[in-house]
Amino acid sequence: MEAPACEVLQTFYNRGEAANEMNIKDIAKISGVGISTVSRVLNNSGVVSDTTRARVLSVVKKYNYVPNSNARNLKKIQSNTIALMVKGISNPFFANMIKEVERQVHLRGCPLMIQQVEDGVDEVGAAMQLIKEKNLYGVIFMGGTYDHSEEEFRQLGVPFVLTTITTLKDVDPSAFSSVSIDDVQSAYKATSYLISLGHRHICFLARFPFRENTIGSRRLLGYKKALEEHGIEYDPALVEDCEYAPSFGFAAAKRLLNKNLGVTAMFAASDAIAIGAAKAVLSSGLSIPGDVSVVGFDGIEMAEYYHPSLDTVSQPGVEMAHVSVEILFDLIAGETANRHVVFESMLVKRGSSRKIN
Amino acid sequence: MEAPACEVLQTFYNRGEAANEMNIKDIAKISGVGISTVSRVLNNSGVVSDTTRARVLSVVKKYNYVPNSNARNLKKIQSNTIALMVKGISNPFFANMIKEVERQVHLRGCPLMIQQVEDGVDEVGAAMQLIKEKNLYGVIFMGGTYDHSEEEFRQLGVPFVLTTITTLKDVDPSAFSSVSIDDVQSAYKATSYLISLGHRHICFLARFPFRENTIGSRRLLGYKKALEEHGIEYDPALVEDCEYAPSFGFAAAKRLLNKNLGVTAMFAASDAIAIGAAKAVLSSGLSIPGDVSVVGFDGIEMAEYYHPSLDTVSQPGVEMAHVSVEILFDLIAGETANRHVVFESMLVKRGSSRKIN
DNA sequence: GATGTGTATCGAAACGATTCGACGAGCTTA
DNA sequence: TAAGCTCGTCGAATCGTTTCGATACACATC
Repeated sequence: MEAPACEVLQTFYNRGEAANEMNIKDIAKISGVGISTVSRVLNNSGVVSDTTRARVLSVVKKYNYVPNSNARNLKKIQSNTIALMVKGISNPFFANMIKEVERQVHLRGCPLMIQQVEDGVDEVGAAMQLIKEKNLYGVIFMGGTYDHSEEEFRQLGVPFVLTTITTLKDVDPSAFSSVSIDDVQSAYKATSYLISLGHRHICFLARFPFRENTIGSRRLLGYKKALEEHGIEYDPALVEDCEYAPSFGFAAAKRLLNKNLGVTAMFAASDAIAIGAAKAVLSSGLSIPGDVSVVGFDGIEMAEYYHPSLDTVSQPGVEMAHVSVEILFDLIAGETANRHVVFESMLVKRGSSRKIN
Repeated sequence: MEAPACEVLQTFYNRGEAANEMNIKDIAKISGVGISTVSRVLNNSGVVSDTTRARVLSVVKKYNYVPNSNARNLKKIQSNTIALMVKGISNPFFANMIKEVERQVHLRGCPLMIQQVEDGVDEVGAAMQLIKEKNLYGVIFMGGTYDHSEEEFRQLGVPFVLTTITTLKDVDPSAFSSVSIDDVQSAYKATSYLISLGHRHICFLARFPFRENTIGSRRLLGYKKALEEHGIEYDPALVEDCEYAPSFGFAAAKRLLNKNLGVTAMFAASDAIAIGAAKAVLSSGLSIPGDVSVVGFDGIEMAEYYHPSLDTVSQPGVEMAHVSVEILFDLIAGETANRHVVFESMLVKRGSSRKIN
């Protein structure tokens, strides 16, 4: 997939003029008012007579003046910037959520800073750095598993929300806000469904990093719980570790099929994995759902347009993103009670699973 | 897909302490040096004796001091922030590029601000606003069609790069840098391929907004050119307008199939469209490539794992993102020559097209 | 000893906003 | 008429940096 770069043009470039030449002082002088009056007009704070307000606004408009946010943030010791710390920007499920977060934050007039947290880096520490540096307004953490202590969160010093992040061990819920689904219950639901269709050899594909309490391990709990309740013995050989992307799902499913364990159903902890797994099944000459039933997780659009359309445990990603921003801005507005919103996941049946004998 | 929120907990929340209590003055005092010395140490500017440097750094580390970037940016009249203006964050092809942009920008120690530009808004104006407000370091524009004049670009006043944006009419290439592929040639390549396989009734699916010179219209040019060169008459009925998402591709392909025009091949201007179109074909009981050949555009992972794997015109998105950031930072570093890098697209044959009589 | 040349450091003056205490003009009220 | 109040406005101080001119010392040179 390497493609050579090809230089088509090499021409001279003249750096333009300074972007913003006007400052509040200039506006004040031109308007014939004091500096603080301009400030009050722009911030709708304090009293300003209507005529003065109109005069100032017309000058602001005429010169296309935009206040310098660095100066403002410096003085107020608080910027209006929101940061989004996210694991896996390119995962379609997150991409959709990010889109909504951006939309909602933007709607509230705040710029959004996005930082990707690679696996293994200390996301809260990274956020801490940004907060100190930029005097952020608030932070949304999205995706992953957090092992941070109550104290670490407390030290952030600005409002924050944990979205689709597995609940932390030993952290007082009053110390943070969160938006999530019940992963255990959701996986339980999907697995139970497959069992109800008569499946006994159901494999489970998810990511199991070294840490405890990850999304993968929580969904595994639900999977196990369903098996147990129906008297099916848990077989570790049916569980494959794989990252949340089609290529990994493909490889994992291939490995599973090669084990010849008589698998009749596959449950993947993400649609991306499910799509890869489905491909492995189909390209092995097996059919879905004829030979193998497949159920994914997330509810991304691509799963619906796969052929066959894939069953999935759908999360209301857009709503979750929306609520995350709402909670964050409530906290910023002074709300003191942390909230924990747990959304309901939905088992969407599209025909990639079928009843067997 | 509506899911009801469920409040699980409502508990008290205590806003933490101010995030950053230390400033450069404190560090100077504690270190027993002057303010400017601390500044010089932190910025590696000017001369500082090794012993002083070590002493200051130890204090900085001890108190976990992070300089306030608002103050720095204010003084320097330049922040180190890069902004990415992007159309369609959730398009998997862009999502992948965004990921790389973030990685590369972050690697260079700069925060990244992302702003989504909805269809129809003035992206350059929005960037202008941000630049004035934040004294940005540079801007990357990604995706879409820009109708802005040379003057408008010149006014931005900071380095910028246009990535995967259709070339502008009447704008001197020396006024901007760009990273792209040759859309006309790429579409020509795909269409020619289908023609070489014997197809005569090839439909084309893309987005054609009101504006001229969009990605869709440029790819249409390539499509037409191929038809013309092979003496096939262009039939507007074979061209469908549809947005870059599976659902729209699905609907468009359905419309086409219902026209009964004897279509044997579909060329979509994006893989997302192609996946939707393929679904329409398959769910109509037709086979791919048996009855209809399908070729997409972009080279997203999902297209490879579709069943059948979809042929596509692949763009080296990650490299393009990488080079965009490189060019941007070259410009920031003082490079005065604008560059226009045109990447080579690649026709990837995976078996969703076949030779016909 | 007067002068020149580095080297390491210092402090004051910005940068462009917000905000608080002050103030003048125009009222009412005693 | 003086005192008290309100309304609208003003300017100085401040936020935490960077940076430039000044300075202080050590040492070499004449």
